[in-house]
Amino acid sequence: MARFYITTPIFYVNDAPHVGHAYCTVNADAMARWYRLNGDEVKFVTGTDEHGQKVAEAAERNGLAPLAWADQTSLRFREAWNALDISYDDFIRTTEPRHQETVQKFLSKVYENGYIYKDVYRGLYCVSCEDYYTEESADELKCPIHAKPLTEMEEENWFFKLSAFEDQLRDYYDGHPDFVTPHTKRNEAYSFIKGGLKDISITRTSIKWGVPVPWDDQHVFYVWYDALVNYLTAIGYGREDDEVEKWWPHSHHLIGKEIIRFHCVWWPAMCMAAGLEPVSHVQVHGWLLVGGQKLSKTMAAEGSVRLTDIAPVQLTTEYGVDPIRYYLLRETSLGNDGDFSLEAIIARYNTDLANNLGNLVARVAAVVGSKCEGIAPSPVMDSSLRQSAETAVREASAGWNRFAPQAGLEATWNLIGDTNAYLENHAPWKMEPGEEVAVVLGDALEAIRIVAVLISPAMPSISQEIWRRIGLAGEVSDELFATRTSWGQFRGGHRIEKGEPLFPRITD
RNA sequence: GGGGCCGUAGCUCAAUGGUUAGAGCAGGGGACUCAUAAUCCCUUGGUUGUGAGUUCGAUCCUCACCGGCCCUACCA
Repeated sequence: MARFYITTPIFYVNDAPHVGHAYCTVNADAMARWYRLNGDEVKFVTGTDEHGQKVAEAAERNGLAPLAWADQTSLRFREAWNALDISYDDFIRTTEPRHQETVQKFLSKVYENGYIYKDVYRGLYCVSCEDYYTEESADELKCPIHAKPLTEMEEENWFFKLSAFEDQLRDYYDGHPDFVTPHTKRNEAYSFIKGGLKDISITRTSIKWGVPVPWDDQHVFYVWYDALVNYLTAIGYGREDDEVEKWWPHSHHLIGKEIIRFHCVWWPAMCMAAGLEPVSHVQVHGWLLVGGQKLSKTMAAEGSVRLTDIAPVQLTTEYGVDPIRYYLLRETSLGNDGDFSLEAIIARYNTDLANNLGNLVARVAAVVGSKCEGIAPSPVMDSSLRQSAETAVREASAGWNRFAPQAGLEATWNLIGDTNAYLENHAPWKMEPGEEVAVVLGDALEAIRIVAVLISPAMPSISQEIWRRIGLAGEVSDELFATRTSWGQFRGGHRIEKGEPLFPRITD
């Protein structure tokens, strides 16, 4: 059986969940649902990153112990994911004992393999930021944020011998052309490697809020090294329930473009250092950008319209879970940046969901009501709609399989459009009740049934609701995609429910 | 400062070293009235950021410039 292991980054708990987090997580969720629908064994993991200085500071500001603060914020992420119908199989918190154990096992392995050594880190330190800057990033030795002079500081640190992996990384990239997608992002990572790699400091003595270094109790691991290892925590690396062999060869990380370096350079090198194959695939996504205006007051703090001001839960409350999922998946292609706006959400909702999909389901149900006494007819095998359906199924599959939910949904909407056109061309509402009407409506119902399957990774609830209204039993996902989407399975004879509009138009 | 990405129709985005650069939305015209005033058909609209170069031919390759953005020790 094929397997699919997909992860989101674990999210840093100094910040509340916002639309950017949701964008990444919804995409990962849809991919997980897609592969489950295809019968693959799927593991979908997300979580929260809870160590590091910023978390400790955020906790202090809020008068809490770091763990208490992390508990609180981590919960908010899980609430957000519940609101968005995220079907994660595991949720990693880096403060969990299992994670600490895996981090220590993994990095001890790297240490034993001789890729970690002790040295003095010298850097330019900004007292206000409590952070180091490189000479390159600090203009004239001043902090880029505070414009104050930086002071030379020294700290004894453990270092990871990243420089030893330049050739291996290049070879790995050469041998795995699709290691990082899209290719523009791959090239970015690759050219960074070609530019030369420096060893990196991976521990801290200045803070205590982290995973202790097992061979030196004065140090904790720098938060990124702790965090990256979560992808192995979830599959039990170094612990009794170790399932690395089973899942790691099928691993996919979905990440934002700003953390390419960590995931596409450091992380594969760390895996190599531990004697492990790198993650098999990294899918990079872009950022949602807020055009800068027209966010309603309830959505954004006055004056500042930043993506981070928009809480996912507010969006699902206002527009519904599935419409927001649809918007996030459909509006921008994964890998590029996209615009985020409420206008665009409403436009997608009204045109794609209300006018095209919702209205299609409603008009078919209505004509079945008036011409067939509400009893569903069956499709015919040589329907002209069949080819549209088969094309949509093929193209949607291709889209989902290449991490392009946008393309998968676009192909699906072609079938919706063709079905609306098919109805116009045959005008069953003008016909006398009888065989001719039955054929047209049976075909339309079959197309709707297939649409329900095709949208299920994106809009699981709506998918199931359509399934139910056209009188089908069980869950959409009870059978595999390939079985479900072959033409001619719809069997009439039962009652069709018209029901309330699936997507009431937003008229505001 | 160094490295990199992007700039295509009013808007959001596709596409390819080669016939008239595509789609959705918005705009215009028509049809229909089963349906959530939804749907269907037709249609306006681009010197593909600017300037050079390579080429028989460039939106796609090279260089420069302009504009936006990302990374450069902890924001998806």
